[in-house]
Amino acid sequence: MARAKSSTIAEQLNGGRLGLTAADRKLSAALMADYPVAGLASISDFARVAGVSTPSVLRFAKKLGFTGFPTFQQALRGEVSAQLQNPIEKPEQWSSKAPRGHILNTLASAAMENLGNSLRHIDHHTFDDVCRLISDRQRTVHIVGGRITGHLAGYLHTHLQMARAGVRLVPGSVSHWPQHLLDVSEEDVLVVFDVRRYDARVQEFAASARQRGARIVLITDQWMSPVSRLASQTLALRMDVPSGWDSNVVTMFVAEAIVAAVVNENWKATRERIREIDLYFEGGRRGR
Amino acid sequence: MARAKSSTIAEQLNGGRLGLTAADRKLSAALMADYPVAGLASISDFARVAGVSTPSVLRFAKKLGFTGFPTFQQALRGEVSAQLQNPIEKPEQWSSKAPRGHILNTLASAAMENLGNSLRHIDHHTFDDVCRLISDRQRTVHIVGGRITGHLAGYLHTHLQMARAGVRLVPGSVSHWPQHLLDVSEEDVLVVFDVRRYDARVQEFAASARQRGARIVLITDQWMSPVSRLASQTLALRMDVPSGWDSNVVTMFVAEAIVAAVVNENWKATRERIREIDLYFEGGRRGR
DNA sequence: CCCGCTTTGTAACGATCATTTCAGATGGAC
DNA sequence: GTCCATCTGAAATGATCGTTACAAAGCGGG
Repeated sequence: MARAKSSTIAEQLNGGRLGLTAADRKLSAALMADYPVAGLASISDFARVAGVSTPSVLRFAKKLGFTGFPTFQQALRGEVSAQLQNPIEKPEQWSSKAPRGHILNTLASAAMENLGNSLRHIDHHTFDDVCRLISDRQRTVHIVGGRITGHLAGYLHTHLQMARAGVRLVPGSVSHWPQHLLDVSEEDVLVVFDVRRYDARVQEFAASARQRGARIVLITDQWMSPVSRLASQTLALRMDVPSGWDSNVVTMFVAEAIVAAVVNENWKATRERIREIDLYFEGGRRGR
Repeated sequence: MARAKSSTIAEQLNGGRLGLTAADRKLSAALMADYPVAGLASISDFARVAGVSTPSVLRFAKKLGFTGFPTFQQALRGEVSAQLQNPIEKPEQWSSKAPRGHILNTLASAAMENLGNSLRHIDHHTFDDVCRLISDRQRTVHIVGGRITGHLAGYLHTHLQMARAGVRLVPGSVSHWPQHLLDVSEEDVLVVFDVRRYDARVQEFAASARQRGARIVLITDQWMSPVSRLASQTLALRMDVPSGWDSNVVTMFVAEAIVAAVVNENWKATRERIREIDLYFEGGRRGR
């Protein structure tokens, strides 16, 4: 019976040297999701969490080279014990599963680089100004995006709505834009997402809003949408990735950061607002 | 479920506020000698290691405020889990303009940590399987998400459409779902985004699709949507941030990675497709 | 489309575990 | 030295767990 070659079960699983079946992978994922504690519960609990049957867990343990589930657990306990003695060496020994050169790794390092570069180039005063503008309850906030960035606009909209009233998403279909424009009044804020392949329609909309007296906040890429000429604040992000398209990971990050900042600004009110929203969402509550 | 007064069992024991008997002290010592792993074995093992009888262990657990030994173990597991999550304090000195402690930096290190942790836990075989499924031109790909993740679903949809035909976004309004369900046929793929505050409707939709013979690919968080039981592939991501909400930066990353992988699979065809799409987008071309 | 293989879950079993009961042990007070 | 209160462990219990056997389901190759 194969005694474990790797020192930890995690390594063995990550190594991919064992032919893992679908059930095995579910178990592996569940175990990794809360490693190694997930495997320290009873076999039936572990099976339930992973969504497989108990025998599958047993086969899993045997495939890893153990004689039974208790033996498997014993090994896990040993790992916990070892890990807790010297918590310092942890980051090193666990490295990404995907082999070097795997697309996940390539893109991940690109994403990290983008995030770092973007932060380096964003003036945090500008960022704070943006957040202050958006936090201002006196102003209605309008959000607009293009074909791709429209989804980010929607994401920002959904979250901002939880933080404050008076947030409006400019709909995706251009035909509704004229009516929407009428709602834009002086002192309002228009958040524009516009990245490469800059959308002429978005630009026109921004120009019109500007004429009606709205302040424009622009979130764009390093090549700068022409909307920047209209904007009172511009956040230029890096979104280079080796994949044919630009990456909006950083855009998403900034959207979330804005939300977090706005929420921070007035946490009490937001909390109350969320509570109320929750009341209307009676269904579909779950999760620990 | 009786909850401990102190945050950890160790604190309670060291506090000395409980009248410990001789057997209790033996147990306490044994537990501390290999904390908390010693307490994770079976009650009889623990008793043997401490040199006491099993009932003494039980009384010990009850004295600590638990209803029984399993409850006690559960608490210990919780502590291990918490302890193993924290001690990663790795964000290097990447010089950002924003001052240390600025929300941008706080969130950025959280985002990087999430990305790292997610990569560490994703089985890249699973990821490859997902991409292979989605690349399969024989299968129609359906994408669905909840209130928040719907935007991610939309983002993925828009991009996948550029890569291949037969990609359908399940609309946001639940009332249209029944009709859409009819379009789901055997051998199709349903990509489900479902993160905490798991959406019961999404779950129902996935169940119905499953019954119609579709393969389910789930993108969820580390706490695992219940949809995972229906899914043939599950990608569990980390999305913890210190901001009241979970972060979908990593979700966005994975969506983009999937697109990149699918495009890679058949770059020629995709390129041709994009060229054609561009022909229909005569307006709004600009950029570098 | 049918066949074989592999994978998976259901159901039964035996084993271990967690718990209770109760009798013996311990230790201090008088 | 005796008594009582408390603590402790042996033994018995019911419950749960881990394991096995087997049948159904899924998946590829002919």
